[in-house]
Amino acid sequence: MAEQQRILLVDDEPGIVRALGINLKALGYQIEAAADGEDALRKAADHRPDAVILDLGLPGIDGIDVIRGLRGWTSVPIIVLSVREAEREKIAALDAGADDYVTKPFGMGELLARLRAALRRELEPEAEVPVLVTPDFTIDLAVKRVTKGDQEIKLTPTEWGIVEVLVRNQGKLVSQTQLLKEVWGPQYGEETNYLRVFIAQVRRKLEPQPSNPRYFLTEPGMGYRFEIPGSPPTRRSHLGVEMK
Amino acid sequence: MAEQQRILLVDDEPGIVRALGINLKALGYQIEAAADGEDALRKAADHRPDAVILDLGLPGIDGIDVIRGLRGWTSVPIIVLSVREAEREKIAALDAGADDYVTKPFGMGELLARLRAALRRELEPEAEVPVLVTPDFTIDLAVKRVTKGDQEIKLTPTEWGIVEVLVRNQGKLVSQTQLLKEVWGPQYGEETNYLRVFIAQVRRKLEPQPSNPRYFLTEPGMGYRFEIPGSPPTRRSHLGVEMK
DNA sequence: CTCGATCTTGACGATTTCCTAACGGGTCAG
DNA sequence: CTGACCCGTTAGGAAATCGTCAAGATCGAG
Repeated sequence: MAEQQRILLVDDEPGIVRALGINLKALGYQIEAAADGEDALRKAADHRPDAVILDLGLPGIDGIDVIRGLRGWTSVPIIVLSVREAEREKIAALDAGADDYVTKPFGMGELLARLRAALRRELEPEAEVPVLVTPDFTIDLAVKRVTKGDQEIKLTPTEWGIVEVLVRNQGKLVSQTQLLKEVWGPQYGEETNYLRVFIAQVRRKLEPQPSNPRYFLTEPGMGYRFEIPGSPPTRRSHLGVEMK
Repeated sequence: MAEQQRILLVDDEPGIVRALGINLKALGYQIEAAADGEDALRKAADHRPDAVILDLGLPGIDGIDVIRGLRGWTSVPIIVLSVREAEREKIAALDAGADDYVTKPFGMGELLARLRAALRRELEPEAEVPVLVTPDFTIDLAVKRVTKGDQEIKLTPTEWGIVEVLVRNQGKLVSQTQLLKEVWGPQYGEETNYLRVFIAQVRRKLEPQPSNPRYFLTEPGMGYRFEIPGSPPTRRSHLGVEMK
C-alpha cells in the first residue's frame, strides 16, 4: 500500500521543476525529471511512471508528439501544462491522448488535485510488453521501431499509426471506423479508402508475402486484425474457463 | 457498430442544456438531461450513462454531494462545470471524485475534447467480457472471433450481428422484430425472410448438425433463442462462464 | 524555387456479402 | 384432404467492400 507513486515531470523551466518537485516529494511521490521530449520518452520507458506531467512548450520535439509517443504503448495518465490558452491547442493535446490540460499560471493545489484525480483512476497496473516479436519482424512500441531480420524498416507516421493501433489490440478485431478515429482523429470515420491504401503499404513493408497477409488480416466488412500466426489457439488462460 | 454513448447532462440553465445538448446529439451521443441533484442521481441510476456533465451551481443538493452520491456506486467519468474559479472549489470537486473541472465560460470545442478524453479512458477497462465456451465452438465477444475446435470460423458482419445479439441474450427469447432492429437498424422489423436466411447461415457454420439445431433454436411464431444444451435448468452465471 | 517524401483522392476489376424470390416441408384448423 | 402459415433451403444477380495503381496535393528541407 505504501508503495510510492512515480511521477515523470517534463519541463524545461528549472523554476517550475523545482517548485513542483519539492511539493510532490513532500507529498510522498517519487519524482523523475526530464527536460525535453526525447528524454521524456526514454525515461518513461525506463521508469514506467504512474503519471506524467508534461509542459507543452518544450525545445526539440513538439509536446503533442510526446503525447502520441507515450500513447503508443502506455495508458499512463498525462497532465499537460501550457501557457497557451488557445482552444485549438487544448483540443489537439486532449485528442492526442492527454488526460488533462492545465494553463499556466496554475494553482499548485489545483494541479495536485488534478493529479490525484488522474492517479485515482489508474488503479490497474497493466504490465504490458512494449516490444513484440514475430518470426518475421520485431516491433518496439516504446521506441517506435520496426526491424525485419537485422535491418530497420522505415515507416511513415501514418503507417506507424496503423501498425501501432493494430498491434496494441493484438488479436482483437479493430473496426474501420475505430482505426480511422484512432489514427486520423475523432472527426474521421468514413474514409475507408485511406485504410485500404495504408494497410497495403504496411503489408508491402512487413508481410513476407504481401498479397497473402499472415499478420495484418482483413476481416471483410468488419475491420482489420493483427495476429501472430500460430498463437490464437493459445489465447485466454486469463479467465477463460474450459468446459471440455 | 458505433454503439451510441449516453451522456447525462445536469444543469439548471436551459440555455446551456440546449446548446450542449444540440452539439452532443449532433455528434452522435445520446443525451439525458437532469435539472437538479436528486434528478441527476436518479437518472444516473436508471440510465447508466457513459459520462456525466455536471454543473455545480444547482438548486437543491450541493453539487459536491452529487459527485459523492455518484461515486458511491459508479466510476462513470464526471466532468464538472462551474462559474467559480476559486481553487478551493476545484480541489473539493476533484477530490470528491470528479474527473475534470471546466470553468464557465468555456469553449465548446474544449469541453467536447475533454469529454472525449474522459470517455476514451473509460473505454479501456475492457470489462471482462467473458469468452463463451460450448462443447462445439467458442465465441469471444470482445475480440469478435469464433472458433470451432482449433480452427477459426469466419462470420460476415450480418452473421456476426445475429450471433452477438442472441449470445448477449443467452437463454432469453429474442423476438424477430427485435433481432431485425438490432442487427439491421431501427427502420426494419418486418423482413423476417432476412432472418431465415442468415439464421440458416449461422447454423451451417456453427451447429454440429445444422438441420437439428442445438444452440440457435427457433421458437415458432415468436423468435429465436440461443442456449447451451444442458445448461438451461440450472441458473448460469452471467454469460455462461462457469467457475468450475 | 525545386525536390522528395508523404498523404489524399479517384478509378478499376476482383471478390465478398447481401438482398430477393421461389420452392418445399412441416404443422394446424377447418 | 386442403389451404394457410411459418420456417428452412437454395441460388443468382445486385450491391458493397477490398486491393491496387497512379495521378494530384501538400509540406518541409535544401
